[in-house]
Amino acid sequence: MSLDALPGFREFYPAELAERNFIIGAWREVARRYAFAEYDGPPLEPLELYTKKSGDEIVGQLYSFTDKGGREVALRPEMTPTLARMVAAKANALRKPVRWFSIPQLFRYERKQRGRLREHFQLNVDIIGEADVTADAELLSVAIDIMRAFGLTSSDVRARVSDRGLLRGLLVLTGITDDMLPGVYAVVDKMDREPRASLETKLRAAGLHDVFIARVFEVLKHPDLATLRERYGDVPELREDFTRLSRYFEYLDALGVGDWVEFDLSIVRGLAYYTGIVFELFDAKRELRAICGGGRYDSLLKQLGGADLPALGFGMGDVVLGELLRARGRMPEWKPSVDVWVAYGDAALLDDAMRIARRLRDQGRAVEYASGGQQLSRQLKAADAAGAREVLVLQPADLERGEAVVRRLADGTETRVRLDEWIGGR
RNA sequence: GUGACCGUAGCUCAAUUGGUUAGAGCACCGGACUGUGGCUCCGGGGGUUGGGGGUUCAAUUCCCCUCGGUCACCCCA
Repeated sequence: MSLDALPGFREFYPAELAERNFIIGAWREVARRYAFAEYDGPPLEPLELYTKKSGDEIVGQLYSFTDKGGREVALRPEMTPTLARMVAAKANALRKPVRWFSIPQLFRYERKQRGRLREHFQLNVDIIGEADVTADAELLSVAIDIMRAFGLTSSDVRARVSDRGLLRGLLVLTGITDDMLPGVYAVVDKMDREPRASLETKLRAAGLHDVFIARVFEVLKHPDLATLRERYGDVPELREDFTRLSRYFEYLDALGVGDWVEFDLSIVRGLAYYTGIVFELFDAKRELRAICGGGRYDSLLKQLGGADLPALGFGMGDVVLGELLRARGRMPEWKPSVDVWVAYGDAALLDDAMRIARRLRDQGRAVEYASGGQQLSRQLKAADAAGAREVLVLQPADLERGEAVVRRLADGTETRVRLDEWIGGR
């Protein structure tokens, strides 16, 4: 019988947990700088929370089961339904815009592969109750500033931005109707990854006639914003979209992140509920999966049975990000750390070592000492292995005078100190 | 869910066409070393060769099944 961890679930040894904490620490710090407040919800939710509403993408991969009370439940695969419920419950009482973030552990029942497990930690940052594009700029700025907090630059990571509103507007111009849009979006998402023939097949399956298919390809031939504006800027139905995007890029510049961002109409994002500007963060070398993705989902909260508030947000997982940080040398190497190792030259001094350890710990120092009666050389060796910065060496004769020797392990220098002063003054 | 490739110690690897008791480095523990760590030398623990079955006098090696891993697809956080 194998008692290994379940497939897709991680065990965090100290070195790995240090990495996870490093990532989560940076997430919290940047979110704090943007004045977002942290919240959390239950890791286990009623299955219905995820199956009832559309979100078909997720349903097939739910980590769900029947609990002992006969309830159909699921480990949370995403945070948004929980967030929607929490906001709805106090919608009128909350100051708008709501600026919240959370770092839930999320679960999916699917096959493990690179950058994708059955469990991960994901930063969720959301702004609720703000329809203006300023919020879109603010949101992307958070994501990019997190990259900067890790020491990554705009040549390590790129943000690609699109606008579902503009894309929809362009497609509607070609005569495509709203019921065809989901199928078209799915194809747009794969535009540069699949041959045209298979894309056409899928468009036909989505109910498009050949004449529409040709128009779709025509619209998407030039996905950059300048060309689009040149060709479609005068179309009245699209004027608002172009204005919104202009302001968006203007604000991103003002927030100091403009040079990380490029427009690409073919960015769609898989989730069907996005309604406006969407974005993804990628490593510039395109070796990894998306680091982060998000956008505006103005009608989702209402669909989820919550408040009718405009909203936008992004998710950023720890798995791909961790891979990127390691690959770019931005993940600090964990090493054990002890402030003071108390060593004793005579086994009879163990009690004294303990008393001194206690006083040092009261001062907030990380203190360790050897168990009974090891020879001094062994204690020093152990102190070194434990990553101790200083060793306090106790000897019977010194101790009688209230003194001890402090050895700095980095360079071996030793100082004779008065114990009370040395402990008390720290 | 589909397909391809790969499984030898905690890690990285070795083991002659199938041939003795499956080895080495690193790591870990201990000794040399009872007033001082890193270096060195010596020693130790640790393997059902992922598991099961088959072929054979003999299987880490060949075959089948299974489990696990990696990658891609699907999908996407």
